[in-house]
Amino acid sequence: MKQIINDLIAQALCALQQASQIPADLKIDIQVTPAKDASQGDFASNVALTLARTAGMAPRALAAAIVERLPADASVARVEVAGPGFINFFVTSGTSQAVLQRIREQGDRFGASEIGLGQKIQVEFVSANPTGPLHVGHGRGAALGATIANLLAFVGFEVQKEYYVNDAGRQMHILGTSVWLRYLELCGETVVFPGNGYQGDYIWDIAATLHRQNGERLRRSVEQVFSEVTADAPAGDKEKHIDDLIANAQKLLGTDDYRTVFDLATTTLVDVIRVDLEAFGVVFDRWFSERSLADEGLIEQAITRLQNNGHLYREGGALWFRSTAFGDEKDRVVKRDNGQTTYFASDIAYHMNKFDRGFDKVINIWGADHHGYIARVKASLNALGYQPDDLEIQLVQFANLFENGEKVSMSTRSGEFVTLRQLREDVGLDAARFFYVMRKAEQHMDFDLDLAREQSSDNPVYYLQYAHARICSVQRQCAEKGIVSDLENVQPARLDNAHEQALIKQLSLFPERVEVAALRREPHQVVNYLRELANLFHSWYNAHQFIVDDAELRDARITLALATGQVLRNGLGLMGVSAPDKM
RNA sequence: GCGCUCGUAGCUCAGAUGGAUAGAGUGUUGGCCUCCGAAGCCAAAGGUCGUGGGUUCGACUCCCGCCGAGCGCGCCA
Repeated sequence: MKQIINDLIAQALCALQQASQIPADLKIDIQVTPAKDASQGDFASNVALTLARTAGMAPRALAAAIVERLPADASVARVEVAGPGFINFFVTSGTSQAVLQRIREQGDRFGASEIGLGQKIQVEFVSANPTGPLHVGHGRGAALGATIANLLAFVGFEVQKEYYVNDAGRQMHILGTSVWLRYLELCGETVVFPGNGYQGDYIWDIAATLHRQNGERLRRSVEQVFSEVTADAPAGDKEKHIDDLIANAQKLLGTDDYRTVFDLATTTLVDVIRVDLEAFGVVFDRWFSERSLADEGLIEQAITRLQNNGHLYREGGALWFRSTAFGDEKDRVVKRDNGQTTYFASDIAYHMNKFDRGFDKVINIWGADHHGYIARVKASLNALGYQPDDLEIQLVQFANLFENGEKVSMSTRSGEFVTLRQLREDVGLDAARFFYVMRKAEQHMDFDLDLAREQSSDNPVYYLQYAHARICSVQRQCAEKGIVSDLENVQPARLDNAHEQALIKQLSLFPERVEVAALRREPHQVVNYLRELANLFHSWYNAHQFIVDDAELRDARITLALATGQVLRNGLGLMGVSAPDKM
């Protein structure tokens, strides 16, 4: 419908140009938006206002001229010039009611489109270090990423969801060593656990597995393990302390056995994370290992390419990438003076690999604390000859958890945090998913645990689910009363009151809102849309009886109710929230 | 100090590319169930859009300064 109006205006402007009433070289940009108020019709355009200056006409006069030249169209009932020069379009009721038939035909696919057809897009999200179970801080990225991926797939993109597993690097060595120390304790050694080690209970679980699988084979004496180790804080240096312990572990266990411990810790935690995410309704297409980048020589390959392109230089024994040449605020080290490549080097190789896999667009969903990396990663893509704009970083602000009106504080290292699993078991999957995507990603968000937990009208997710359950209930009522509806030959013209008109219009706007939400990566748009939809439905429900004696009217109303239920299902489905038949 | 993300009703938040009277939920106040689910509906009250300038027919939106919040500024990952 929007497109039709757009075309009509374009034709009118064209006619005006031919009549030389407006300049022929006028740059035309037509905007048509759904009207915000029924008194302003169904759609409105501000062309007359935007064009007024360059056309050299007063906005209202231009609007009138456009309206005069507007070709007739069966779907447009009436056109008005209003306010400072808006053109309001009133659509014929038959036209808007056609959406009911479309919803019936398309069902679960209503709202889907093909605007992304033929384009491969990757969404990488969560990608938390596998050093512990996911906590509530990861939940927002998980919910947003999954919903954005659903939206993109719904509008036709070929979407791949990826999790980047940071299975290399110091944090993982700390993890492995933490497990081994707990294992030694299980063997009967008395260990003073490092303050910087991972202290969560899950470390004990992995250590127990290690003990079960290897017996005492990996046991070493505490004297050996702690020999020549820098003292721990507060007297010593907690960083050096843990690094020394790692070095001793590698020396005492040897390459293969150290790897056994390390790999057990990693794979166990990746499994824990995967299971947690699946229970959260988030399934990844690929788990990409950071270690594989080095194993397959991709890091060296990336560095070589940068070198060949003349973007590297050596200074102080290290190899630097001149990222400042591409807008970064300082140059970055890719290979340290000890020969080890940096995390950033892995990142370069990883992103190079992403684009080499043929994605037209790559979306990274990052926590806001990583914003400092945007410039350097884009700089590296630039230097490698890729289009940096094809990488899109969606930052997600932290969600503060509130309980009893107080902020819940957390720390991964100390093992004091609310896990994603606990949250889900506490407030339920639907409320958890819904709350995370309710606000736009850039907005700092307060997650009210008490509210999410509440099974009452205060909880916004129930408002939508209740509307759906009510619709299903109407169906049940019909069945109980033995009413059989003829939905093939409904008379939508019978839906003529203001509530019904408003509801029908809202239903017709769903595809557009989905499109906007997908293209702008803004799931909260769907939430807001569904809230409006549910509100219109509830109002209608309260004002009118559906199951009436007049069969024709009854069928028409049931058709509208079912269409509303369908759209609620489709919208909630995109967010991974269920649409219950009863509650 | 520099950079990023923000600042909208008592509280939690919507308001894309500048457009009509700045909206919702919650809370407060007052109404609505002999009727398909009251986890609902209707109404009222509630705002110098952090602040001071600027750009123009028009600014919550764009530009500059200031105030406040969160987060970043390693040869860590």
